[in-house]
Amino acid sequence: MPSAEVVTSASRASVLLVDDHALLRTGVANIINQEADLHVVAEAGNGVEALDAFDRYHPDVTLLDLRMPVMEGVEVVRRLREKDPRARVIILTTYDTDEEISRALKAGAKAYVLKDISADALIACIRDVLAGKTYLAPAAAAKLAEDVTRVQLTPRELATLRLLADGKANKEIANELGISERTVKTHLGHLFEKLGVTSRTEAVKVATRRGLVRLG
Amino acid sequence: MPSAEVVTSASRASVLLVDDHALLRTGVANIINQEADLHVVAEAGNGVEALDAFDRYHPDVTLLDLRMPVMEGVEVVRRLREKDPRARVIILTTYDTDEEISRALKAGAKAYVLKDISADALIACIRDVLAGKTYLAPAAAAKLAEDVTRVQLTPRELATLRLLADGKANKEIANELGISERTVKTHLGHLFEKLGVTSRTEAVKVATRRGLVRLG
DNA sequence: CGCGATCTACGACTTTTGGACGAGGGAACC
DNA sequence: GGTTCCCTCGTCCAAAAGTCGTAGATCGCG
Repeated sequence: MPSAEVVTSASRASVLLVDDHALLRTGVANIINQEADLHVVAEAGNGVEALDAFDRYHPDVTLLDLRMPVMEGVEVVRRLREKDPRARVIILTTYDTDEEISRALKAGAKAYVLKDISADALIACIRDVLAGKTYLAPAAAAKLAEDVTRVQLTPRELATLRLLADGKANKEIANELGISERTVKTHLGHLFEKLGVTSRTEAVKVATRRGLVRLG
Repeated sequence: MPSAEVVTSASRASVLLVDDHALLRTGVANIINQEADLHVVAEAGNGVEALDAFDRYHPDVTLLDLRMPVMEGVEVVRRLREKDPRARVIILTTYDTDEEISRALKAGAKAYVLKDISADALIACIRDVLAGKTYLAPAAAAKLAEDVTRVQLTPRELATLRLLADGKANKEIANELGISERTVKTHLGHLFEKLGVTSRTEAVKVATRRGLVRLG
């Protein structure tokens, strides 16, 4: 099999660093730039900046946090892959809900690592991805294993769930969705069954834990 | 990676770094160690390790994340100040709910900064604290200003709220607290009034947003 | 020692919620 | 054509949730 030619003529693979925490960007940039074969070409603090930077620098690999202002990480992954299907994206984040991991990988991310990773392991992960491999943090892999049993919500159920998590009553949900209160109850019933709960408050808790919705 | 060798202890202020993300620790340690007058004497990944490290190294300043496994940050602050009332603690975290800021400062933290701070600003903050000053991130200061209007929950109300956020029904809450269901309703009523809501699900949302409880 | 706040508790009432039956139309897939 | 899934709606009912008013005990504070 032909070895992937990742290293450019400049001899250092370029990295784009995207995270809304300046402190972490600086810290990780230091770590990466200490490696002879890697260097950070640009940093971005949100998704829009990330897309701009990608256009400008065409990095060999992009390190991306999922939770950011302005544009969500998964959406950024999708757009990056649209711009260039060969774009290699490593998700570097704090959270490991099965939902987010699954969505990020489906969007085309090559790796998913948590911020509790060691510097050495991160470097190894970057090199793996540059070599065409993929990498999953053990915790992420475990979560993903649950993917088979993962609840699959229908669009209506998800819409209902979101409004529910926002504290809305059935009547309000019915109004906002333009359906009868009875139908809301149907969706809620299915929702409860899929989440394994019996009350709305419990549903919010479980859904939040699984990353199906976010409060606040 | 302990890096406490080489330098003379007298000329550099010692820093203890506490965060559950190894990557961030390494990154921040790099940043700090580049300064001539600062050096990281130890790192810790949770509260218990932090207390151990403090005993061993008596750092001049402790950088502390609030949300950690094993022991919560606020509790760590309290214990550090018990060990040594002169302990200087800087909260370095992602979240800025009024509750957490207020509790951390009351526990004796000298500064509260968010992880979106720049490396330079962080260094400046550390030097300020070493000089006996305090420092509040603008966002944190703004949140704290709301402190006056902040809701003050009674112990029973808080206990009720926690069980509520866990998805418990009134009957279950009554059992767990050893009171009648009717009294639970009384507490809930007060809770709703203080939070400005009319239903339990909404209460969970608002309480979560304000940092009064945490889901998951 | 009053005063206020807190925690506890009760009855009665209305609204909301959740479950249990059911049931039809539409889109997709084999 | 049949099957399956999704969305929709209806009623009846029991349980839970939420809203009234009232009140005794305790504790800290001025």
